[in-house]
Amino acid sequence: MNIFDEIRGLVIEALDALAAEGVLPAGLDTSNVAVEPPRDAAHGDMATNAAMVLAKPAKMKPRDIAEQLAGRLSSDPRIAGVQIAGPGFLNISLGAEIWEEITCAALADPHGFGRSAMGAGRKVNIEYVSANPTGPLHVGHTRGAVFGDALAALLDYSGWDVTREYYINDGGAQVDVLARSVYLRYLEAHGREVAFEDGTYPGDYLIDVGEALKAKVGDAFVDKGEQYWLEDVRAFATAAMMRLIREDLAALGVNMDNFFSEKALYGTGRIEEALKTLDDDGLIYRGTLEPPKGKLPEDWEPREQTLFRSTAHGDDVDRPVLKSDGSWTYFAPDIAYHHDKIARGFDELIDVFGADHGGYVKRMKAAVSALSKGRVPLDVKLTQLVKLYKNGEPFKMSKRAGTFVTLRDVVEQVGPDVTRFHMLTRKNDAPLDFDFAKVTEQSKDNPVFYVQYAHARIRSVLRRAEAEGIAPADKPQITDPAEIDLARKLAEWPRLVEIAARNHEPHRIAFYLYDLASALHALWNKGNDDMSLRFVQDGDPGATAGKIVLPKAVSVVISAGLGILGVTPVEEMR
RNA sequence: GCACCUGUAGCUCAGCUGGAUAGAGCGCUGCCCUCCGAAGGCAGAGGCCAGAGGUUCGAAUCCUCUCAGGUGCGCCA
Repeated sequence: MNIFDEIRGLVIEALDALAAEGVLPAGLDTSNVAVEPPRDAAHGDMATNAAMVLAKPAKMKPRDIAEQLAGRLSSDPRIAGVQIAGPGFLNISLGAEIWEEITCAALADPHGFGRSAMGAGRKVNIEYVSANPTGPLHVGHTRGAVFGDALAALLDYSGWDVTREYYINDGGAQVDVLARSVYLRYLEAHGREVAFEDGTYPGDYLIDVGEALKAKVGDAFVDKGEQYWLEDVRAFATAAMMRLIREDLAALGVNMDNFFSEKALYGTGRIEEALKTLDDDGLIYRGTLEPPKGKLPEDWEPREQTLFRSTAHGDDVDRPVLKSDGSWTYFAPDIAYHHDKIARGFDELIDVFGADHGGYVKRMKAAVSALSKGRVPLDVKLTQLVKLYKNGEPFKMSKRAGTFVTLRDVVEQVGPDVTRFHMLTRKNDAPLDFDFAKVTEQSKDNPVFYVQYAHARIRSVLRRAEAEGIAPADKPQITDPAEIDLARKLAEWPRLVEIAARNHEPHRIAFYLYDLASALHALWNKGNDDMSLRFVQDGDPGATAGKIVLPKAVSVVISAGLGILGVTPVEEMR
């Protein structure tokens, strides 16, 4: 139950009635009429800009419209008062019983409160992580994983039919490098001295893979040319890496619905098919690209290539799909991959990339636009860098020095819940500080703790009430301004979820939960000064039953919100 | 040179399809525990929202330009 939508409905009804009476012109566009929580609580419970938005098209003064509208609205039984303020705002006060109504609605349907039908069952594919299968996931991947997973849960909660997907880049040169690196470890396992040159992966995590390869094939590949073993070792190594990556993701609580292999596209004609779709629209041609302006690459020479006319769909330059040796560029199979997503019937696509792939966004959007003839929107979300700290000191990562921090390191040190919540306390496109000490600190400057603490406090109260045989009443008691503040925040939840889902911004959930927790803590502390505001009223089971309804509803919303973020609410702090 | 992201309090950051006096945490100042968990709360100080134009009844938000930081820029993925 989204109270803002309901009141907006009343406003629109009133506007229609005024139009029917001839007070307003007929056929006004009311799509910009908004009903929002006011910045200042002194302005009532909600505010609408209707009079100001409609003033120009109606050729009337805002205050005249406002007065007419106010007259209409104030006759509604749910509305306690309407005031005209400022340039033409309508400040609406609701009857006190509305908060009890909303609180009851949350408790009556804990699973449904905040869920919406805005997705209308549309199929959305969210591609995230998609790290190269050449090693364990690191912190950067962790942020993408958490973001993508929370976004998926958010859209699922908001009525979309969500598929979580991982694109395995197992078709390019980097998996050959992996194979050669594993081969070196394999030789090591056979007691050979090997040297890891530039262009190989020296990581220890490949030692086991080399051993495993030895166990599987014995010495069959020793002293053999690459042509005898490369393909087999590559398949063996990528499979091992993907097992590793799946375990990493599982440790973080991320479970994909689908893993899509790039390599599986090769030799099936699907890349050719995707490119033919573009070619049929005249979007593939042979041509020569201009060199980038400014600094000219040293080895630049004009070269004719097979190009995708991505500029026809908003890109800055056309993009090559074939290398000069005739093999595909990375872009070509990715076009085919997105072609496949479209063919699978997705109505919307979302790609989550690291910020270093920002240059790839326009061409990918162009490809999807061209392949779907503009039908399927693609939103690309970039996740910025994670800056690591240990006790306030920057923690420098270096793959070469072996000091790079893996997803597993992070999860093992601070746990999946803290990792996930903290990764969502920033917008995806803002850099994020992650301090191993601070994120586990139990104080109010740690939002993870702060929200969990609010939940634990409520559970503590409910346990106590339950121990005394007191169940929440049917009719909650929400009368004090402090209680109403909390209920008002609670009532914002469905609206907040919609905004977050519409903008693909799960971090809003985290910030909301912080605010909700803050309102809870504030009321709790008022109970210290004013005994009548305590949830548990000693010696008065009837009053307690009425008082615990609101906090219970708050705990329901905190659970739901944390659920979207993939964080488990705690029953008590330890 | 071009594209994308970022620029909001001393620090780290929120800010909804443009709305009223721009918010939070940290830090600083002063308060609140005989009382459901003070692991918390209340109050105060602190802002030319990078800068300049423009659109609008109204701009941190939209447009243009400038400045600063980050990322990327034809056969890497």
